[in-house]
Amino acid sequence: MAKEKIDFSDEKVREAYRHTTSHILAQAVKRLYPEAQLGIGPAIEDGFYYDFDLSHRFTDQDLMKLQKEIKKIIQANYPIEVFELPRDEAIKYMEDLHEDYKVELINDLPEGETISFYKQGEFVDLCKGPHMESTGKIKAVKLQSVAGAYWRGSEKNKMLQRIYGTSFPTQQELDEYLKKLEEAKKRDHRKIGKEMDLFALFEEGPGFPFFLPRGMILRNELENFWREEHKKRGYDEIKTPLILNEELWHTSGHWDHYQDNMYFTEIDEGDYAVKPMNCPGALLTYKRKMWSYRDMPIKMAELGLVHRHELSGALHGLMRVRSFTQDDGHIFMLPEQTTDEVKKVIELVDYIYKIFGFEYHIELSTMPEKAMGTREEWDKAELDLKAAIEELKLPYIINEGDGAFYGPKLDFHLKDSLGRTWQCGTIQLDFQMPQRFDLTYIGSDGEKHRPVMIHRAIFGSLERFIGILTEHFAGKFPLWLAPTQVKILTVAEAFNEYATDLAEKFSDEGFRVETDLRNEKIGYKIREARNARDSYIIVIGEKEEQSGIIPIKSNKHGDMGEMPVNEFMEKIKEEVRTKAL
RNA sequence: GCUGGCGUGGCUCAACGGUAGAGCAGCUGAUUUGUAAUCAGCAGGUUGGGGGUUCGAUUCCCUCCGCCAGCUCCA
Repeated sequence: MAKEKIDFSDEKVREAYRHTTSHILAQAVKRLYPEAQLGIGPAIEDGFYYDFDLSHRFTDQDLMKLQKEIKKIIQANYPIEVFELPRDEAIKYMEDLHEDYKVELINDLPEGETISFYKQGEFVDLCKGPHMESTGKIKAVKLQSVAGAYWRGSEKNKMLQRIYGTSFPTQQELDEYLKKLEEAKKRDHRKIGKEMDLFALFEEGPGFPFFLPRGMILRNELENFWREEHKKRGYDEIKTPLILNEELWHTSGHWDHYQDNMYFTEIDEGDYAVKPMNCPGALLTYKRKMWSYRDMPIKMAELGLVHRHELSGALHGLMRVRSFTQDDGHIFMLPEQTTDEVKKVIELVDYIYKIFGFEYHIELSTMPEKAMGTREEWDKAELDLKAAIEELKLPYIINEGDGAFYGPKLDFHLKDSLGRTWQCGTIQLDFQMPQRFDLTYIGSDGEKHRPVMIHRAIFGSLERFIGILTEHFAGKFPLWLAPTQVKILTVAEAFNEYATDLAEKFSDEGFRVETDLRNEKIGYKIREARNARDSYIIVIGEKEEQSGIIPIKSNKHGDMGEMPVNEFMEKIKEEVRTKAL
């Protein structure tokens, strides 16, 4: 029999392959734990999962046993056959098997349709397919982990046990994938942040990150860059207080819609709240005086520190914290300016992300359950956002019901080292706050009118953005961001004076330079400088002192040969100026 | 918050019912060195907090806190 090749680059094939693997896992579980009830078991981006309701808790050893059983099922090479039943019979069939979750799923399917099942050996599962033609088609399987997951994704439902796994057409591809995962873990910003001494989290403040001196260098560079770009585009920077009275949060709607995530405090027997968002401060800033239609759009930028009570289990390094600085911006404008202004922000996001070499995807998030305002207002806002993004011809996906409580939004998502995506940039359209705060401007007709408002962030939060940056570059930041740009090492103490003078030269030219004059072997100093991910390493000995020519080692490009000091300085000046990657 | 796992000196880990041990980092001294770890010595821990079982707990149990994975949520 000719061995047919599985085309794993085809997403459909990959999905069928992983989906079939998940059925095999379910079959193995049913063999070892017949009392287990089946949830759902789809293919996901890099593998698959299957949910089970079972009082026995799966352990790592259980996963090994299941893996063995999976092997048996593959070796048996059961043909996978599809058959259909009318809805009533399908329900009865699953009831007889005591598959309560499957019964619930069928009940939710439209009436009048026949229900398809897939059968392999003794195992049958409700499924719309497609699948591989037999279990023997699956070659390399790895069960990776077990975790809890709510039935149908709702915390109101029972928590099931979810087994994650992946599969590939060859053992080699599986091994490569697992190796890639291991490599990715080395880029984890929590690990690199510790190694490079950039930031820290302590038990004394779960979710409240500390920025250390070297991390502050990076952060300040980002902020400087951000300020420059916003000034160019007509934003005025403001700073609003962390704590404002409770009344304000009633007006803004946060008290009704966001209370669970807020911290409260008391001052002189008055009730106050710590801001979870910057917008009310910006709104007060707007309201301090009268505006004319000629002033529009008014763009206020704020690096605003906000505090949000996130669930303890959701905290994750710098990616999800309880206090963070949003690179916020609030744009007040005439209704007819909306699409244009949204487009400008999208272009700014794209411009800035490209500087870091990020790829991203955009989501349009629509009206949530807990929302202010009417359906009509939301429809209008959603249409405005759509118009902007479609005029720019950018691809996007729709994230139903995930908007902010005051308006729909366009979200920009970036990937971390393990491929998990994090929302960073956001553009939110808001018809609600201007009403609630009774914002007005005087139109050309001399009458008062209501402005429209955009809330937007580019980085999203400095913290999350720095986390993503760290993983993206594995700590080897572009020169303009690197905490240590030049590290000068001496071969022996005799050259310390020359090295110190050289360092001063770099420092005078505005570079972040450090020397290592310790009485250590050169190999040891190089090793430390490399581990610290210093951008450029220069070794100074007799030859260098005599010639004025220095050998350059880059953390990104390796050994770069020798060049005169001035030439090297010009080169890296240019590298900083262009923000080269 | 939920499910499961984990918590030993600054870091990475060992010991596992008989009152903790290594490497790295740190400090001191020697070495003055040419491209990823020079040698020696010293110091550092009431084993996350509290409670219980036991003659005895880092080890077993309970509880709280924190961390990790996932769910939920979100910048």
